[in-house]
Amino acid sequence: MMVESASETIRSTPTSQNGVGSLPNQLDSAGGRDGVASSETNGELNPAELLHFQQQQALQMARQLLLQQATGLSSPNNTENKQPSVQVPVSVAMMSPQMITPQQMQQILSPAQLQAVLQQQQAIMLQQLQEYYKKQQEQLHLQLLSQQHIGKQQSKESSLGNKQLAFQQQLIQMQQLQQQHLLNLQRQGLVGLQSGQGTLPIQNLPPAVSPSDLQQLLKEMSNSQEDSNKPDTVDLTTSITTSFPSAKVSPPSMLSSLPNGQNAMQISRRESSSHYDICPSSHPLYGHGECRWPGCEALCEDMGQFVKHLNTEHALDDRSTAQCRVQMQVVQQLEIQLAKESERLQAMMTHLHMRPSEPKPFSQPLNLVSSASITKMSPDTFPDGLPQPPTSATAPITPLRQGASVISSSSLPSPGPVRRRIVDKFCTPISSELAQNHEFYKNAEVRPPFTYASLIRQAILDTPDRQLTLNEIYNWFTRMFAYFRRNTATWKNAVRHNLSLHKCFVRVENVKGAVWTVDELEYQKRRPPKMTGCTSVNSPTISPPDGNKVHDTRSPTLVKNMISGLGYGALNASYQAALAESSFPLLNSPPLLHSSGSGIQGCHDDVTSTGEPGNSNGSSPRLSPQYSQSIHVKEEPAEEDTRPASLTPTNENTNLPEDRDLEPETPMEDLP
DNA sequence: AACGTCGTAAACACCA
DNA sequence: TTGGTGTTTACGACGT
Repeated sequence: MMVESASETIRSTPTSQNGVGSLPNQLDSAGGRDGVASSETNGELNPAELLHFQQQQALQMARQLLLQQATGLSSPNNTENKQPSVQVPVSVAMMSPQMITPQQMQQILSPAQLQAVLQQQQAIMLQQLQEYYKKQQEQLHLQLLSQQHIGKQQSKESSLGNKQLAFQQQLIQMQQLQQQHLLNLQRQGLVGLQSGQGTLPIQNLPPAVSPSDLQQLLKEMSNSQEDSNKPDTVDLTTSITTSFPSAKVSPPSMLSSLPNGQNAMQISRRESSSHYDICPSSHPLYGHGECRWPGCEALCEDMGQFVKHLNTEHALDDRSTAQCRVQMQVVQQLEIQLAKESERLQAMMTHLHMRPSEPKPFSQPLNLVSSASITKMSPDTFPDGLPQPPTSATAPITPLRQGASVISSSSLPSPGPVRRRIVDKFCTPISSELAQNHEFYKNAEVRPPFTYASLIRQAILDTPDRQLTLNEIYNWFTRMFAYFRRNTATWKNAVRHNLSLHKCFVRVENVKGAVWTVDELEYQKRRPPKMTGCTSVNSPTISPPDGNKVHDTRSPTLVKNMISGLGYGALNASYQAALAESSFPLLNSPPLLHSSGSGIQGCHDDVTSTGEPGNSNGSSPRLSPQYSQSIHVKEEPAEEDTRPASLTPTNENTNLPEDRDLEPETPMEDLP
């Protein structure tokens, strides 16, 4: 699936505005994609054109690289289409481990085959990567040089600015790409096992552009555009969000803020062992009954069994050593990434006139930054649009904004059944969260951190008529979220279950069949009346789409908590305004400007129309005439109908309907 | 510990 | 008979 996403973006979908797909667009804006050489090559290329042409070349290389890796993976149903070549499943497993688990792969191939093929594949990929990055680096230097000259001669500053932007993004993206590939390979736990077979030890793969170089370049380019292409998240199923590294999640080695892997590794090992010694019931490599050794998913019922497994399967040998080195690299990359993201966060907060965050997360042992400490952070530490950090050790990547990587977390092998936790949906209004990360969710197979009810409601409100058939709801899910393009039976069942279960969803029959609408008041009501502080709540542990055992699924609380618990009165006006701005339209808002394609934007557009005190009385949603023939009301408490209209949410406050109804609004729950 | 929420699974009924 | 739709119950995980 990730590959599918990648190929989509490679093809430069019109809507693609981030990740890989952003480059073509940006380059297009800088002068047209393929026409550069042909239309302007009558004479000699001027420096700017040369630059652009080089960019195109680089881009093309990136495309080819990804396409090569995506070979045979364009179909989303790869798992069903067994390819005759063994390389295909291997590739699938490498790129989208959730589609073919290591176990499945092992079933297909014998261990020997598996090993050989993996190594072969990785050797090829690494070589490609290395060559590619080297070339990129050379090109970048060339471009940099030429740009410095161009800068003096070029009169069209704006044009150059655009090119610089594209160039910078290309640069960043290249590094991102590199990191992603590194991580992808590393997480396989099989990279660089034996250098003798042509496999390049991962640690020998020099960064095409070192972080310092990158920073330097960025400075030199003096760009205002803040790395829109930069990965917003580190792609790790095991989890951290780069902006909010959470504690439990963080690998022990995150203790080291320095990018020197050695220290990290040492600390990591020390930490691990000491931790294990002190607390025999837990182990960094053991969780949820499984071995968390990279690439290992062995089930271990208890610690004893795990220790036994650890000693037998992961003893000190070449393989384990290599995997250790790989993990070291992973940590190193993460630390670099973390440093950058933290810096950015700092800058963001400073820019937003917020209280500077506490000492850099990595300046202290991250595992001490518990959810509790996060909880203590003032609400303004989590401005709208910034989901709270996941607190679980299996937190998913969390897109912070639209520029998130298109490479999904699912593209990485998970140490076990995918058990991801999702940040709470209520910390960020679904509309704004979706709006910001629309492309991310669309392309990355990451489960959206919203409840089904929220999503269903969003889907329905997303349409001009505020009503959808079940099938249309399905379509919305699949259209908006890559995650829901698989495992359809499960989530469709959940959708139906939610539709039936929640009173806020009203089924309306019409001639053609039935449509579902949202009873906004009911939706508001269903929010639990009492909320405490904005704690970082572990949200659902998601069972993998491939149908592994359910673990938990919850998308708890919170913007509401955030506001009510910590006192939304303390929020400054602008923040409240921002919250209001990003809220959903209310029930009675007339349909405005809904773009059927990606109607998320429509939500914001509806802000001005939200509010008439519902002349609807809870059970009579505003319906289009053609649909108001029959309404099947679910078990309808009398209080709803008798509730005074004056208590219905009004515009100002209830512009925050989405999951963050303020406490003052809850009295409706207390009505006799 | 009790309770509520949420996601998942599953059984069942109805209907085209 | 089959598949889609809708309802309901049960269960586990998690937070309050």
